[in-house]
Amino acid sequence: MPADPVKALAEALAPDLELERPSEAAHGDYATNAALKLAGARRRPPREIAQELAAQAEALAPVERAEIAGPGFVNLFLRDAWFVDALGTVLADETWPRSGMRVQIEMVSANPTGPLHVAHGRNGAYGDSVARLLEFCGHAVEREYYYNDSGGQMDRFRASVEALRRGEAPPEDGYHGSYIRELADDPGDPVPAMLQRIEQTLERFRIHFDTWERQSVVERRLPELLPKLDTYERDGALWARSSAYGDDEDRVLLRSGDRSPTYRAADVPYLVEKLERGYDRAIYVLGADHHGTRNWYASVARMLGYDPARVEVLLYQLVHLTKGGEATRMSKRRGDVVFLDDFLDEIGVDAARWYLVSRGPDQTIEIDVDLAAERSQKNPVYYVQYAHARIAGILRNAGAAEGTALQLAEPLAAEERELVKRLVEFPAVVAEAAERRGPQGIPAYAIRVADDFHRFYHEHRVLESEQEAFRLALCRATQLVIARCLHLVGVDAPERM
RNA sequence: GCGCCCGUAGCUCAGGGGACAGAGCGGCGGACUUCUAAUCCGCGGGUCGGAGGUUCGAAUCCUCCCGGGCGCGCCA
Repeated sequence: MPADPVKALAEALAPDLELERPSEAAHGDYATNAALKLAGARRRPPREIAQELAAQAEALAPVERAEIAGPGFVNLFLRDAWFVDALGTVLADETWPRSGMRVQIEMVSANPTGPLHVAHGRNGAYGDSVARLLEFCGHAVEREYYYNDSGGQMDRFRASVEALRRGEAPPEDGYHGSYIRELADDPGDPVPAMLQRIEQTLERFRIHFDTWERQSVVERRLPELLPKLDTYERDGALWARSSAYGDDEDRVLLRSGDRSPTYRAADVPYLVEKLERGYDRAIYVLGADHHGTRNWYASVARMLGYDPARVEVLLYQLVHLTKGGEATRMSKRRGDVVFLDDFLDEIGVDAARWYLVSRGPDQTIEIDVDLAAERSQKNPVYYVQYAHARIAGILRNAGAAEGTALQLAEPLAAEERELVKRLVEFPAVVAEAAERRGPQGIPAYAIRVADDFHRFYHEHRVLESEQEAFRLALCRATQLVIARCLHLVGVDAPERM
């Protein structure tokens, strides 16, 4: 992790001590509750311990004064010199060491029976942002798309296209969207054509897949792997005893009757392939409608002697579409879905990615199709982008003025101190978002950065001010942090708006 | 019935043990001869679904209850 001046200050005070930003300015630049936490173990009054901590703090060079407050908080007020140094660490733009894990993240993975819809967009926006976070933290990440190129769904899909080519209506249980007509107009297998359209949509959505894997390919190793599993026969089918390995229930691998493999069966060779390819971590991004199988993958790993901790399932809640307040059921076969491409036409890639990643994965997303375009005009993404563009404007006007010389001409203003404190949070915010697989922390933070910047901008002139050198540096650092945040959620950082 | 997720301002949502609970949108009222007003400032608005428990301290952790979403296929 890059240098964190707050953490450095905390460690200088005491090991494992944590500093946080009080919500109120009167409580100082940073505060610690360490005295309250230690009081129990040391069997001493918290305010007594706080006294000692405050004395230690005041001995540190960056600390102007330390105050004891409430039940035993220690509030620290820092000197300008600390802010200058802190800004320096932001501008240094240190990155995480490239010594992390090899990670594979499998996401979207919609079967190519039709265009991607908005729900797939959520999967992609979430998964890709997690991937970007992990990359930023020094891990080597590969994105993979897995799809079923055989089986009942695909048969019905092909049959629907074939029917149109013969001039007939698609079968009752087939696919009826207008895209079926378009696919029918071109000769050949519609599956690769559909897949190509999906990839185009994903690239447009700024998600690039490194690899594409097919069920029919991974299935070939099934005969070799089946004997290695803990299985039993029941009702004429072959079952995996997965419940003994952490799964919620046992799963059918080979159907009764024709003994054909289930989708679950294909998971086995697919997982083995992932682990054999050498990924330290195989991440599955699944919608909440698949939560019943969240323990299945790790149970297979355990059954085969792999470390189940190498398997990780990320669940996100579903996207509900409403139209004028009424629920509209998404069904690809009926064709009444909101396609991701239409959604992007309507509100743009930036607003769409920001919107879909801003909600935490555990939160159901409701999109009113009628209001989406109108609401997107008020998307906070523009607020953040505007801050970036405003800075770009200042830097254009600054011309040759370097603004990297960090010297103060006058005492720092409150807005400058607040902005610096916000900027130095960045490494910790990223680390936490990555750790928690919670990319929604990034847009939330970016709004705060933009907020602090706009306020600073409104109060203080940058160019031709006494403090120009420091303020230019502050602008550069802010622009850098905002650009990093936007990149982490797949949004452009515009130079002009 | 069982399992997972959710319930915070009028609306959409942040918040993952700390100080009087936050933002955006919406409402009301202000601020552009100055680096971009897609901005800023002020006002109003909340029994954090309910009840217990743990803790010096709970929106946050635990238990139960109520309400909503999604699952519980030899579909994928």
